[in-house]
Amino acid sequence: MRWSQYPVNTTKETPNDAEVVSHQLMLRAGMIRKLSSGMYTWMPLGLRAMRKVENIVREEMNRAGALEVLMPGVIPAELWVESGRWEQFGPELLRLKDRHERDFCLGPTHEEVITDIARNELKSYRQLPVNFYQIQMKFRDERRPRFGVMRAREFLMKDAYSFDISPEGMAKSYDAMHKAYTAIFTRLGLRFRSVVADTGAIGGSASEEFHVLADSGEDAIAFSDGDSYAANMEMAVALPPASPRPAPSAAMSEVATPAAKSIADVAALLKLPAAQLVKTLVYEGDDGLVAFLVRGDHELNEVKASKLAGVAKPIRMASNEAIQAAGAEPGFIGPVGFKGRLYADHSVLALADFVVGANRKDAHLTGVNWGRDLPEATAADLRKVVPGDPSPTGKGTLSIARGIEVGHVFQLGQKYSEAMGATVLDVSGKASTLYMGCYGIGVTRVVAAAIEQNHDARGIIWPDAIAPFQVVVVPLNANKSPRVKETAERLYHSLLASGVDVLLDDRDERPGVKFADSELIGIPHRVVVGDRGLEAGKLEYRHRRAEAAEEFPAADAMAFIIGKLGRKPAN
RNA sequence: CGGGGUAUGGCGCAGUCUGGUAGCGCAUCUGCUUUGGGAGCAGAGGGUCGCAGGUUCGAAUCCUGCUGCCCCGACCA
Repeated sequence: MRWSQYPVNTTKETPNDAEVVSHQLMLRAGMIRKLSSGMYTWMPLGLRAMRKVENIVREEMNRAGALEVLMPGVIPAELWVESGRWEQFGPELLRLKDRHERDFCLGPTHEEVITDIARNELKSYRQLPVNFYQIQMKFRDERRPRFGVMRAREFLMKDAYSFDISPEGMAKSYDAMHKAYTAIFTRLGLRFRSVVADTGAIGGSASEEFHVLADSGEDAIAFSDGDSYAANMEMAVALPPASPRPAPSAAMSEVATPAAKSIADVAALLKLPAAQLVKTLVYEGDDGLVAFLVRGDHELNEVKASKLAGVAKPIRMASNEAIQAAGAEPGFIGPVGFKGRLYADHSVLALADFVVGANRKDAHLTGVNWGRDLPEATAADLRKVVPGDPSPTGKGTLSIARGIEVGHVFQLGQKYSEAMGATVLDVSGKASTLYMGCYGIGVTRVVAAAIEQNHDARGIIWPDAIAPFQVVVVPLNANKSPRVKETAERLYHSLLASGVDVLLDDRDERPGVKFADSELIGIPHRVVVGDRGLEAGKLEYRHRRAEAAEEFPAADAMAFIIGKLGRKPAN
C-alpha cells in the first residue's frame, strides 16, 4: 500500500474525550472514528488490524474442528421469550419493532438462535459433538459505554456454541476450546492468563476468562507463583489462617471513639493495627438483616457473600434506617448483640481480643472474644484476597495483576437446551437433552487490549501478528534523489511480491514527519532508504521496540528483511 | 439510573463573568525556500458559536427548556 493513497490521518493532539491510552492512540492513528457513544467506524488502518485478529481466531477455531456459521443480527422476540431472557436481560437488550409491530432485538449474544438451529438440525447423538461459531457484530445497549472500542455498544465478537450428549462430552468440548483460545492468544503475541471465573446467575460447572495483562485493565486477577492457579478476584479463594485462635487475654470494655467512623480513624485513635479491628457490614437478608465480619485490613468480596444462605438477591447493603431499626448505629456497627444472621470471615474467627463497633454513637468495644462476648459466627470465605495470601492450592503465594477480559469459556449445561427443547436421540433411541458450552472472544476488544499492553510515548507497538502492516519502507527526500526513489520502489515491489504486508511512505513529507507517523501507527519493522546510506550501499532497519537503527547492505535487502520478519518481536 | 463536567471551523482551545456581530494553534489548499526526528515565510478557504424558545435596538455571551458527548459511581454471559 502507498501511504500517499491511504487515508491515514494522524494527529499530534489527543482528542479530549479519550481517556485511556488505547482509545487515544486509535484516534490519533486514524484507526477509528466515533459515530455516537459506543459506536465506531473502523477506518482502513484499524480494520486491517481487526481483520488480522479475526483471521487468526477463525484459523484456530477451524483447526479445533468448529464450524463457521452466520446468524442474523436481528432476532425475533419469540426465541427470547422462550428462553426467558426477554424478561431477564433488561435494558441492555436493544429492542425494536418491525412494520407489523412484531418485537425484535439486536443480538447481544446468540444462545437462543443457535439452540433453535440445534433442535431443528441435530437429530441423533451420532451427529455429536458439534461446535458452531460465528464472527459477527453484536449490539449491547451498555449503560455506560467507555474507553473507545474497549466497551462499545456495537462490537465484533467471535461466539461459539458446542453441543454434546453428555456432561463428559461437554467437558471435552470445553477443553478443546480452552486449548484453542490459548493457541489464539499465543499467536496474537499477547501476554495473557486464563483465570477461574464466576459462573454468575447462569450456573454451570466451569467457566474461565482469558485476560490480556495490562496495568490499565478493569479487572483484578489473582495468580499463584507456585503453580498455575489463577482466578478472577471475585472468585479467588482465601484460605483460613493456619494458626489457631489465641486465648483471650483482655476483658471486653467500651471505649469512647468520638467521630471515629473509619477503620483508619479507630486504628489511629486506639493505636492498634487495622488487623486487630473487625469491620461489620450489614446487608439485607431474605428474613431480616445479615452482617458480614471481615478484618479491618481486608475488604468484603460481595460475590462470595452473595452466595451464602439467607442473603437477599441481588445482594444489597441495608439502609441506614434499617440498621438503626435493628438497634445499631451506622459507623459504629458491631456484632455484639446484633439481631440477625452473622457470618465471619475465617480470619476474623482466628482473632482474639479484637475491636468492634459498640452499636452506639462514638463508641467501640475492645478486648472482644468469641464465645465469651458473643456467639461464634458462621465461618465463611468472605474477603477479597490480598497479595501475599497463600495460594488455595497450597503451592506458592498469590499476586494480584490487572487484566482486560478478552475471552470467556463457559460450560452452560442444559439451561437453553432444556428451556427450548433441544434434544437428540441417544443410543437407546430416547430423546436426550443436549449439553451446551459457549465460548466468546471480543475481537475488537482484543485490538484495544493489544495496544494497552504494547505502546510507548511515541505510539502503538503492534505485535507482528496484529500489525496492520508488517513493514514500512521510508524513502527520505525521494523527490530529490532518483536513486532513493528507485531503491524504495524496488524494495516495495519485492516485498509485495513476497506476500509481505508493506506500506511505502511515498508522501512528500520531511523525515521527521514520516518517522513520527510510522511510530504512532506502530508498524513493527521499519526500513529507511536515504541517500546517506546508499552512498555506502546500505539501508537502515529498526524494530519499533529497538533502541537504535542498524545498517545492512542494500544488495541483501530482501533476505535481511524476511529474516527479521521470521523472528518473534522482543516483547 | 444517581453525581459531576462540557458543547465555539476537521482536531485542540480562547472569547461568556462585564451583550456591540468570532479569534488563536494544528490540519487543509497555493507559491517560494527547506529536507536524517512533527520546517520557515507569504497568501487562501472553512464556523447560522449543540437545538428551541425568551429578554434586548443588538445575544457565542443573559434567562428557560431540551439534546449530545465525557468522567465517577451503580451495573455488566
